[in-house]
Amino acid sequence: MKHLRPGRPRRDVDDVVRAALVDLVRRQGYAGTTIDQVARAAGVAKTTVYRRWESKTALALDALIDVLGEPPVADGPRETGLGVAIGWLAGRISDPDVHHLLTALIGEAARDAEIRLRLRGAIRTPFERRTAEAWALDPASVDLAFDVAVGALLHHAAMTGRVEAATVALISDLAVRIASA
Amino acid sequence: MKHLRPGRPRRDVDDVVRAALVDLVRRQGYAGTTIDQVARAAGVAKTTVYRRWESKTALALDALIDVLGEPPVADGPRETGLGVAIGWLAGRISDPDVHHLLTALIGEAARDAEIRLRLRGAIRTPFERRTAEAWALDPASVDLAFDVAVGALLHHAAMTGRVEAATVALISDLAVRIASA
Amino acid sequence: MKHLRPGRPRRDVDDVVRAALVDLVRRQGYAGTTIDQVARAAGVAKTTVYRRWESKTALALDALIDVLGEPPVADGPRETGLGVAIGWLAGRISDPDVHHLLTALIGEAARDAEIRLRLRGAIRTPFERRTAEAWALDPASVDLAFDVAVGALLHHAAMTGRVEAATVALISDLAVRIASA
Amino acid sequence: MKHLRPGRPRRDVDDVVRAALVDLVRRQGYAGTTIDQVARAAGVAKTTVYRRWESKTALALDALIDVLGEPPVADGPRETGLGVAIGWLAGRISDPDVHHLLTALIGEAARDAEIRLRLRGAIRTPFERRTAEAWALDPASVDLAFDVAVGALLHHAAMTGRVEAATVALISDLAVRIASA
DNA sequence: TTCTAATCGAGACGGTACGTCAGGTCTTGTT
DNA sequence: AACAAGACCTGACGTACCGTCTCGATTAGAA
Repeated sequence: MKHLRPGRPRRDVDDVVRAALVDLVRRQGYAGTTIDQVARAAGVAKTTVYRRWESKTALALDALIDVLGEPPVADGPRETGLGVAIGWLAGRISDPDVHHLLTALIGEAARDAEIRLRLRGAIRTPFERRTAEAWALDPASVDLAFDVAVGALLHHAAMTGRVEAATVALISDLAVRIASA
Repeated sequence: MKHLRPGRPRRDVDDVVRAALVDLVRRQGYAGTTIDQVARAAGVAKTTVYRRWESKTALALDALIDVLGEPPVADGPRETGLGVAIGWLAGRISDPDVHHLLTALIGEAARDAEIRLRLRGAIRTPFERRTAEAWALDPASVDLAFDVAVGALLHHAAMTGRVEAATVALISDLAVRIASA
Repeated sequence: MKHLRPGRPRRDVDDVVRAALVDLVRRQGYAGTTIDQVARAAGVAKTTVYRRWESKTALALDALIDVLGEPPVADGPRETGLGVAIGWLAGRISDPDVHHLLTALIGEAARDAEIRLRLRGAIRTPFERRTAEAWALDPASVDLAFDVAVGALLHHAAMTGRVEAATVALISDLAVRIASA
Repeated sequence: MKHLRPGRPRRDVDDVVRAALVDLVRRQGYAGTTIDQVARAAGVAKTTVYRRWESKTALALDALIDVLGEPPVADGPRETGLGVAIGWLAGRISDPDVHHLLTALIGEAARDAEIRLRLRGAIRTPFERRTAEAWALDPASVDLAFDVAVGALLHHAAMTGRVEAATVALISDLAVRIASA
């Protein structure tokens, strides 16, 4: 019993399409990347892309979640564990694939509450819930730490074009102190 | 001798056009705002806009600088003066007009080094120079403080849609401490 | 022994599908009618349609033949018999179902010799053969009479949207005189 | 005083675009001809085509009128004059460019009263008015003659793919006799 | 007063991407 | 085998926006 739905099953190409988008965005930027190009690079028809994602934005959001990955399991003592979690987040954001997509999506989120909520629910909410629960932290502090870590690094990346390891470490430490406060 | 150049002098409409852009962006978002709309709202022809600004991005950057305004003069003792300067910056970013435009421009900066430099030169560089000179601060610390203040607030705004006064105060304090370190 | 071929026998749905096409074409025109719609209206899957007809055009041609019907048997004296035969043809063409389908198929025939031949073989050839044989008429005259009767009525229908009985009678008479010449 | 309307004057490309359509339809058929192809062949952007004609159909109708040309001036005695007029019409329809376009448009007219009226007003109405007035003929007779001449030739062309001079002559004579009746 | 040169409004233009739609094919599990 | 369901590829559609261009009409200072 494999398929519950009738009809021809979908090709298993979601990963390929997401990867194609990420690859093209890395080389051409988000606005310079076409759904036609993504489809061609993924070896798929444009209609197949639109059957799965309702718009370029929805696909990009999905690809971002994919490329971001899962945070490490939160255990160990508070200082170490928090450092690991926030360090992981900061490291992911210094990945160009992540911050290019994230920056582009934040631009779209500015005018669309729906995107804003989906972006938040996909990244900020789960990270915060997990972290706050693991070490019984004040949610407001974790909120602030998240905004500082992600926002500062993203802005640094946007202004200078890259993110040095030293900056990542500096801001991680700062965020850890905020969250622990 | 009134005009330095021969020919018909330009209409004095720069402010009107900038204001029209800001107004439309507030209501429709940046991407949803057309240069045609801006021109019509400003009572001006599209060619008149493009004679003054080479692109939509250039106009938006100019409008941002305009709506951002000038930082307060940096004087007084270190603690007070720095607090005033950073507080002013944070306050400006909590203005929707400012963070909508800034977010949109950061999105464009991600894929265009030229825009990145102009954005940086228009906002970050002058603020930092002025601040660092006034109280003989370490430029690296001021850099970090700027990234934290602007980045964190911008990201907070993008994720929640608005910025509360308490958050502004919290992050301002944080940035002041970083800059003073 | 019921079935000659192995496997599941075909559902007897040819008539239903043809009728669904005719009905939809009457209401939406030929180009505005989708094979998906036809299948749904006939309570059948699209694959079932394409198993029986190789294309939308082939189905439409088949439906046209069906809705056109069989000419009356050619007997009786020359004048009467010819009048009956041509009168029947003219009457059929004044049926909107017939002239809508026929006009659409003629449009396709213009760019495809294959369709041209099948359309001709399905309508013109059998009618002419039968008529010419029954009363030993000159084939060229019958050709001309056919073109005049069908062409004039079809064009009249296309230009005015309907065909009055008087026009049918007028053109029938004309065609009979031509065929008898 | 050349231009009454403000703004950049339109490029004078209507003829080129029409000619491009006619040429492509001759080689690829109507349905096989793309607006993109027409635009490229005419050295024009697709948007420019859509600025002038609201649809492919409207362009084709305009091109048909153009390629059809003007009937000869109606003078001389009745027999000769009518023969010239109808002969001209029959000759034009035997031109593949004319009957391909006309057949395609009649196909669209079947489901769109608007097109039907425009097609009629562009071809049938002016021809009939001119002819009926010149020799004081019964409008109903001219109607019938028109339907017979155009319809029969068009149908003959659709069924056989071409039109012989003898057929043109035969049908012209027939139509002249009908109109004179 | 006429000339010169740059501006203006209006709107057409080329280009490129968007998201949609229909025809016809293919791939499942089911009858 | 045929069937229902529905995904798939292809290719065209008509729309939208960017930034450029070409007009005639202004509006100054210079000749």
